[in-house]
Amino acid sequence: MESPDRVLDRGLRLLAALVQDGGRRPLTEVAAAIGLSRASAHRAASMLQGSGYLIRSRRGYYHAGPMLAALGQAARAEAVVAGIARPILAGLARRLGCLAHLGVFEQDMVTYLLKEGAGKDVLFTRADMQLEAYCSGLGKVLLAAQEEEALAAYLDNGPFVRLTPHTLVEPDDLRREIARARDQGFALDRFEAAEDLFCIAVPLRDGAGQVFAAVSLSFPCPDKTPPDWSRALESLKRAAGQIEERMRDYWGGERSSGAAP
Amino acid sequence: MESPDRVLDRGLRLLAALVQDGGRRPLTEVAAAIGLSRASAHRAASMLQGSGYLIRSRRGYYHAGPMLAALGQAARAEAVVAGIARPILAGLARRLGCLAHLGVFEQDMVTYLLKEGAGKDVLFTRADMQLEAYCSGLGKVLLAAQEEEALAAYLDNGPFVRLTPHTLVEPDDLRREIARARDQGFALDRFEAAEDLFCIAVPLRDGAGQVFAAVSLSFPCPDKTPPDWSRALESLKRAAGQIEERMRDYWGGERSSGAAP
DNA sequence: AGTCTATCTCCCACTCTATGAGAGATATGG
DNA sequence: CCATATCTCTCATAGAGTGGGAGATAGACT
Repeated sequence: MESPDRVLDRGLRLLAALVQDGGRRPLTEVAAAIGLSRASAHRAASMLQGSGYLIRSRRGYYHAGPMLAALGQAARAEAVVAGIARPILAGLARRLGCLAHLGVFEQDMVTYLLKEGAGKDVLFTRADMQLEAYCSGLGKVLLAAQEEEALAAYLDNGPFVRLTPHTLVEPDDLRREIARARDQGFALDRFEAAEDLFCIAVPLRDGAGQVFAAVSLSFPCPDKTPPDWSRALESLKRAAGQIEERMRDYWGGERSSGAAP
Repeated sequence: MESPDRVLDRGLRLLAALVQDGGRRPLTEVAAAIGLSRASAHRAASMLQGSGYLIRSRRGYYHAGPMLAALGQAARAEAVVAGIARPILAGLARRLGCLAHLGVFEQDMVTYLLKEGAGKDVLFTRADMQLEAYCSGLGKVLLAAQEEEALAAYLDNGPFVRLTPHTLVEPDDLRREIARARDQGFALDRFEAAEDLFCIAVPLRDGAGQVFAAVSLSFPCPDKTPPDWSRALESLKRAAGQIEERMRDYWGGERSSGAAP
């Protein structure tokens, strides 16, 4: 294997070598190290520079260019998982007739990266929005994944603002709820953020088992009665597993959950 | 122009198109949009996937891969400027017989990215170290570039720890010193961090004129007498200009400080 | 579970592109 | 200002990439 498009391969290898070298060695040396003739290396480097993948400081010395910085932004785990999860959550939301969210934990807040499902505007949330963590299913699942120390610091901010009669505002109540979420592997939002909104959430784990995001399903309940969420939870867990599975390649392929040195 | 290595060019264009699309459109569509035949697109995509630049979720849907994330790290402005500045500061330090530093402002602290010059171990600093900002030339130059609001918040942490008899520990004194640095365009450290160390520092500005880092020269003074720093300052300013000049390509090439459309 | 659509793989002859060595132009640094 | 090493340019040859089409297959929808 590894046969077709040798030019592309060589170009990418040169790019990686130059960038990871950090501009210490000149092009000639780096090129020789990966078995490229000088002329070919120069042609490739010029192309890479013209496309913005490299910049040149002195003669022979190249550094990572703005295009790599831009693509690097799109290659962050949050951006990638959003792209991967979008169709999965959209299908799930459509099938169950509810709203699906994907969010990450940032600075004690939940940042919503994705909002999929029919009637996207019936709910106050939107993509790229930040919301408090204590009153949503996503927030509680993400809080449950925090270090004990960080969680304690967060709870010290309480008592929290009461949004509905069901909102958990006392740190002790919230701590108990979060502990339960940690044990169960999922969290509920029983009308705690809005009076007519019921919500279930599960975490997403990376290759090392670390929680890096969470997904949730929100059910509008005009009659303020909890829906039957047991089947929906199974579907949500299956979707989460699918997302994790498809993120596997992203987490390096090497370091999985194995314990070998 | 735009002729050689068409495979590389096409591969890079496909990579950028797929990544920036965020995995919304399938490979076939994206390939057609940039004028690539299906077979060629598949070959290129397989190569990019094999090298870690792309990952595939479903059939036909590609996302940014781990290699892009890794190279994106190396493409951050701080990493690039360190690579570009290294030889320049090394030469300057060697010629003047002093130590040169490059640092950025992070969370009210100065992070040292570079330490060049003879006798690297005579000083306590090292690369990737974090130091307080109030007592160094770098720190004062970087503080001078902060928003008034952020600066006020920082000064509220004072009075600061007195490291030498010359250390400015009172917020008011420090505020005056930082205002002077802002006006002059450089800052001094008159034995404020160590009793036998004199230091000059100037900021580095990006394409929009924003300060994103700073460079400094440190002179060991066993006799505790200020050296003649006027000529050194000129050299340092020239070096800073050179670094800024060589970073120009990085800042997009388009938006410079010019006013013409 | 079954069906269907669209992606992917494979194939092969043609075309044209990349290759690499050498000599000369030109920066960069001392 | 000179020296060193990078870059550009040229060219003949090899051989690699191209793309159209047909068949395999995975993934989505019912």
